[in-house]
Amino acid sequence: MSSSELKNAGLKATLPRIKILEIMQKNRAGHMRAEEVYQALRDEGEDVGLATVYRVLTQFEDAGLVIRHHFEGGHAVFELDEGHHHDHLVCVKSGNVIEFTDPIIEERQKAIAKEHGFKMTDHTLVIYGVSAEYQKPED
Amino acid sequence: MSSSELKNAGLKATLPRIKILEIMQKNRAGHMRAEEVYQALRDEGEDVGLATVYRVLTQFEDAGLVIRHHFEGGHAVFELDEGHHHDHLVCVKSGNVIEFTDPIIEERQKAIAKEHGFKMTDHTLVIYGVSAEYQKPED
DNA sequence: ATGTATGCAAAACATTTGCACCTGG
DNA sequence: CCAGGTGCAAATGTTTTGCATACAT
Repeated sequence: MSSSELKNAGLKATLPRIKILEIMQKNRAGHMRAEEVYQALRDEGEDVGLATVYRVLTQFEDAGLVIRHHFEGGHAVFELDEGHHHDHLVCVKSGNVIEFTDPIIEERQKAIAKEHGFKMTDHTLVIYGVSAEYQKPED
Repeated sequence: MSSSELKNAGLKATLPRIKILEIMQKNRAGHMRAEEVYQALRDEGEDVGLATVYRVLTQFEDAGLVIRHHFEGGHAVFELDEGHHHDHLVCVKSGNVIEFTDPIIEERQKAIAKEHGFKMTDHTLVIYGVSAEYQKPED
């Protein structure tokens, strides 16, 4: 249940937090913007302010429950942190996203951070391309 | 000279464009925010508006002269496009950026795209971390 | 109870745009 | 000269914050 996950994370189990966590869990596949989470709440008839959505998502991020990504477009997107890091393969035609991890790349990233004296906190790798079904011969 | 580079790119060689290009070339090492470019102009006594800096940087991006990155922090940074791809190591404390390329990672990315039937068009890898000089012992 | 969380509105940023004026070719 | 470029200010879009009220423990 969501409320115990929240308490585990050191957060009081308030209604907005429970609802927002549930929405993130329901939308496990997608990366949501704060505004989209807010809309999803309203669609469920919940009266939660946008400011609260931002506050809660930030708390979730601090608690390690979600990851905030800064893709292009001047806004952040959030996804549930399911514990295992992954990278993204994005189809520029369809917008489809495939997740993957590659042990060799992970290894090299660690080595590179170390070489430069960095204590790595995070890393993101996005490969943009055209997926098989969208490759038209005439393109 | 900057003005011929601009004409090559199909842009009229106006004073703001020339100055902004020169600033980007002088700061070849760094990734600059629009605000920083604007400050650099003012430091040189040039009377260029911030809106123009944004407009010119966007034109430069369209013309392939600069690359716009969306790292953390809710703002974009721009760097000269020198034609060769590279990845980034970003210090989350200072905002410093180090560029690198790793042949093994490049190779793996190609392989992964291929495995998934993707025709790769682009890729970005950012490693976030704390650089040596910002690592406090007690942390 | 009581300290924390929330909602609302306003503020704070980053970026874009409308419009009258200026400038490069 | 004249289309396109620029400066300024106002508009936009996103995220944060101040403050009085509501809520979880």
